[in-house]
Amino acid sequence: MNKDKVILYHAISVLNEDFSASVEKIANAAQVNKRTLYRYYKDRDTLISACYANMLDTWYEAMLAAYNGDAHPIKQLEQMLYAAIDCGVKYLFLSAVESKDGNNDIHRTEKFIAYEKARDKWFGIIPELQEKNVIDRQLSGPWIRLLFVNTVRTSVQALKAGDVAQNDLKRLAWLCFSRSIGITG
Amino acid sequence: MNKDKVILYHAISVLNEDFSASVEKIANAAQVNKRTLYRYYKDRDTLISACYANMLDTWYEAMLAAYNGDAHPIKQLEQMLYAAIDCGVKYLFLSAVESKDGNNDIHRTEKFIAYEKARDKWFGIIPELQEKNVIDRQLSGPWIRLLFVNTVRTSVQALKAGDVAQNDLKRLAWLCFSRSIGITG
DNA sequence: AAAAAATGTCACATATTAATGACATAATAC
DNA sequence: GTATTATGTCATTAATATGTGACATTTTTT
Repeated sequence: MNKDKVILYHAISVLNEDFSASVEKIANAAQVNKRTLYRYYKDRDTLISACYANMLDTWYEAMLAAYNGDAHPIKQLEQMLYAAIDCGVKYLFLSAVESKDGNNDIHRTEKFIAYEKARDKWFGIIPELQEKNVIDRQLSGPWIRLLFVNTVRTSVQALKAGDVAQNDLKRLAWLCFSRSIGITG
Repeated sequence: MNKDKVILYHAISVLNEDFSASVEKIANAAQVNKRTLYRYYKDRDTLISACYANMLDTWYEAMLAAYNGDAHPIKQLEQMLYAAIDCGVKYLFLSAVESKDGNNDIHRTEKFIAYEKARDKWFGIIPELQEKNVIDRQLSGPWIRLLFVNTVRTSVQALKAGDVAQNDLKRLAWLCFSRSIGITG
C-alpha cells in the first residue's frame, strides 16, 4: 500500500475515534513523521477531505457490488452487511458524519448527495421485506438502519479487541442482525 | 438542576462525540460562558475527572438497582438494559473509556477498579443463562457484551434523532437485543 | 430598592497545535 | 558507488486553545 493510503487509513481510524485529534497523533498512528504527512497532504483540511472522499468511494463500490451480486433481497441485505463490515471503520465514520448537522461542508458536496441517494435506494430493501412480512413490521426503517450500523460497529470492535475469530465474524454479525429484525432463517 | 451538573452533562455529551473538543465548545453546548465554566471547574482535567466520576456513579447506582430489583436472571438482564439506556450517553462514554488502552489515568483509580469488578459480576448472568440454553451458546461473552453496549447506542441515537417514541424505545431495544442473542420470549 | 451573588465581557499571558523552510540522513534506482 | 528521491530532524512563525484578572451586567436574596 502506498504511503498516502497508509496515512489516509490511519487518519480515518484516528479521526473516527477523536475528530479533533492533532495531526501529530495521526502521523504517529501511521508511523510517519509529521513533516512527511504534510508532504502528502497540504494541510489538515485537505487530509480530512481526502478521508471523506475515500470513505465514500470505498463504501459505494462495496455496496454496489453487494447489491448487484444477488437478486434475492434477503441475500442482498446479507451481502450489504458483509460489505459494510469489510469497509469497517470507514463505514462507521461515514455514518457518523451522516448523522451530524447539515451545516458541515461535506454535506453539500455532489459526491455526498449521490451517496445519500444510493443509500436510500439500497436500504429500500427493508420496507420491501417488511411488506412481505419477512422483516418485523413493528420496527421502523430508521431503527433498523441504526441496528445495521451498530451491528457493523459491534463487528469492528470485536475484531479490534480480538474477541472473535475473523472467520466467525460475519456469520455471527448476520445471525444476530437478522434475528434482531425478525428474520427467521 | 444545578449549573455544575448542567455543565457536566454537556461535557459528557460533547466529549463522548469528540474527546479533544475545546472547553469553549463544551461551554457553548451548556449555554454558559467559558469564564463561568472555569469558575465551576478549575481546569480541563478537573472537568474530565468529574465526568468520569459522575459516569461511574450514575451507572453503578442504576445497574445496582436493576440487578437487585429482580431475582430472575432474564428479568435482571432486561432491567440492566433499561438502566443502561437511562444512563444514555454516560454509559456509552464509559464503555468507550473501558475499551481504551490501560495507560490512561482513570484506569488506575479505585472507583474504576470497583466498577470493573461490579460489571463482571453483573454480566455473569450471561454465561449462567447460556448454560441453561436460554442464551445462544455459540455467542461468546465479549460479543454479547458488545451487542449490549451497541443496543444502548442504537437507543440513544434513535432518541436523539427523534426516530422512535420515548414509550416504545426500551421495548424495542429489549425486543431486538433479546432476539439477537437467541432468547425467544 | 439595596446588598450580595452569579454570570458575562474583554483584554491578556501562556501553552499547544498547525504549517513551513533549511538541511541531514536513509532508502532506492541506475 | 553515485545520483535521485523520500523521509526525518529541528528551528521558527502563525494560529488556536487554555486559563486568569479586572470590571460591567444581570440575577437573586433580603
